[in-house]
Amino acid sequence: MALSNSEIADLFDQLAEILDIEGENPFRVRAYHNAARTIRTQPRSLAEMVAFKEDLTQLPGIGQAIAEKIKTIVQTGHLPQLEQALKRVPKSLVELLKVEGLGPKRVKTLFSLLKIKNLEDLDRAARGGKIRELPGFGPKTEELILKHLQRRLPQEKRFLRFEAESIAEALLTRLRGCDGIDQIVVAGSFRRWKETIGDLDILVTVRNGEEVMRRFLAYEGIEEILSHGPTRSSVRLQNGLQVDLRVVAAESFGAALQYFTGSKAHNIELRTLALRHGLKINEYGVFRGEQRIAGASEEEVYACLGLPWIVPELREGRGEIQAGLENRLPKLVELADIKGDLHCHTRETDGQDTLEEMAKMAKAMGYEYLAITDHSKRLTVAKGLDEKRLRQQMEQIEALNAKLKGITLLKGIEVDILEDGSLDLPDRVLKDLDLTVCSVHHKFHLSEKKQTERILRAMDNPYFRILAHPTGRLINQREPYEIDLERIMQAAKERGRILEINSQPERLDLNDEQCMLARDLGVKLVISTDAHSAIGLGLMRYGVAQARRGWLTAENILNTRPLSELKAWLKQA
DNA sequence: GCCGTTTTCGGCCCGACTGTTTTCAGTCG
Repeated sequence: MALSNSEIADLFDQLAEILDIEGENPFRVRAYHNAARTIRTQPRSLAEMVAFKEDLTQLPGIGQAIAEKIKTIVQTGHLPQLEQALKRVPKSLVELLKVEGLGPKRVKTLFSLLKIKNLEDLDRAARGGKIRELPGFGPKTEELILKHLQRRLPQEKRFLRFEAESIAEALLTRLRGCDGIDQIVVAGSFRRWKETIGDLDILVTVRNGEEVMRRFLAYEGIEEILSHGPTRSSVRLQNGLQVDLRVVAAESFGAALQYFTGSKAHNIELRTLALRHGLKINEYGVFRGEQRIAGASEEEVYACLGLPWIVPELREGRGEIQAGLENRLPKLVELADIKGDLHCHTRETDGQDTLEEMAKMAKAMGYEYLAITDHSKRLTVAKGLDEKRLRQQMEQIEALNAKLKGITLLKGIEVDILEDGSLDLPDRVLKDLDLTVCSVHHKFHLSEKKQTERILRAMDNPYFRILAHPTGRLINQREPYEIDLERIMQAAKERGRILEINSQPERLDLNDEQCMLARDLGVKLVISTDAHSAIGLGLMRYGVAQARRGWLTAENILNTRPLSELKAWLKQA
C-alpha cells in the first residue's frame, strides 16, 4: 500500500526534529518542515505524482534533493536519512519537544548531560532535582516541566471552533466593559475559521492598556496566568483553553491583526515577499528603513506588497499569496449565496421540531427551499422511516407545500448505505422523492478497499444523489473511515453524483483540503447542515466557512442555485 | 535544503516574555 501524503510528511517532520535536536543548520531544518507542510496540504497523492513521473520540484519548498527523497520514500517506503538519524538519536527524544519550555537546545542538553531519552526519564530527573543544575536550566524551568508532566493529556486538547465561540463571547463582553476600548477582535485560527483552535488570540486597541490588562488577568475563569506584560499576556482558563491578549496602538491595528491572524506559513511567505520589496513587516506596521508606511488597516498592509486584501479563511500558505499577486483569487462562496438546505431531520425520526417549524425557520432565513431528509429504517435508534412512514411524510410535505408561501419543501430521505452497497429502502419509493442523501452509519471498520467499493456500488443506484458526510469523521471523537476519497470523487464526477459538506461543527466533513481536491477534480458539492432542530439550520455558516477554506466559489456549490435549476440538476443526475 | 524583479551565492520572519543571566539564549506564536 502506497504511503499517504500525511505519512510522507510525518517522515520529513521527524527528520527535521531530530536534526534540530542535533544542532543542524536551522534553515535546513525549516526546509524539511516546509516541505512536510507542502506535502501534507497537497490535494493530490504524491505517490501518484511520482508514478506519473511528474516534476515534484514545481511544488513550493520542494527542490531537487527533497524530490529525490520523496521518490525514494514512495518506491521503498523508507527515508534512509531518517533511519540513519534514528541510530544517532532515539526517536523518543522527539516527544520531549512537546513539553512546555523544552525546545531542541534544551532537549539536546538533557540527552547529552543526563542521558534523558523519554518522558519517564525526564520525570525522574525533575523529581530528583537534577534538572535545575543543568546549564541554561534553573528551578523555575524544573518546576514548569514537572507541572507539565502532571497534566500533559488535557492540555493537548484542541477546542472545536464552535465551542470556543461562546467562551470568546463571554470574555469579549467582559473586556468591552473597559473604559476607552476601541477595537476588539479575536484573531488567530478562530478568525481563519479553522475547525479546531488551540488558543484564542484577542487583539484590542484601547486608550488605557494597563486597565484592560488588569481586567483580563482578573477574569474569574482563569486557572493560571502563564505570562503577563504591558502589551501581551497569556492565561489558561479552567476549561483548559489558552487565551492571549494583545494590546496595540490604533495606528498599528491592521498590521497587528494581520500578524496575529496568521497562519504562520502565510506570514512567513508575506514577510519574505516584503523583503524582496525592500520592506519589513512586523506587528507594528510596514517599514521602509526606519519609516513606517502602513499599518492601520490590513488592506494597506497587503496593498504595500501589491496584493489585494486576502480573506482570513485563505491564509494558510496554500498558494493564496501567489494567486493574489496574479490577481486570480477566487470569489469565495458566501452565506448569502445559499438558497436552501438539503439535509435536515424532523421529530418524525431523531429531530426535535415538526415539518412546519423547520419550514418556517428556513423561510425566515430567506431560503427558497428545504429538503426534509429523515433517517431510513436501518437506523432504529433514530426511529428511521420504512417505506410506509416515508410515503406518509411525503404526503404531509405535499399538503404543506400547497399551504406554504415563499418556501418549498423537497421530499428526501437520508438513506443508509448498507454493508453490501445497497440502499436501505427500495427503488420504488426512492424514485418518487426529489432527492436522496446517502450515508454510512454502521460498519465503519471495513478495509479501505471494501469501504470504497461499498460506496461506489451505492453510487451505481440510479436514485443515489448526495453522499452525506463522506468520511464519517467526528472531530476529537472518531477517525474518518478508510476510503479512497479520490476514487470516490472520480466516480461521483463520472456519474453526476454530489458530495456533501456537512456543517455540523464536529463533522465539517468534507474538510478544507478535501474541498480543494473536489474542486480540482470538478466534483459538484452541496453545503448542508444535517440540522436536528430549526435552530440547527443556523449552522450553515460553519459549512460555508469550511467551503471557503477549500477555495470554493458559488459555482462549485449546487445549493446556491435557484430551485428550478437545482431540480433540473437533481433530475438529470 | 530552498530560492531568485538587484542574487546560482548568501540570504532565510520577527518580536515578546521568561529565566538565567549580568547582556542574552531559548522558547513561543
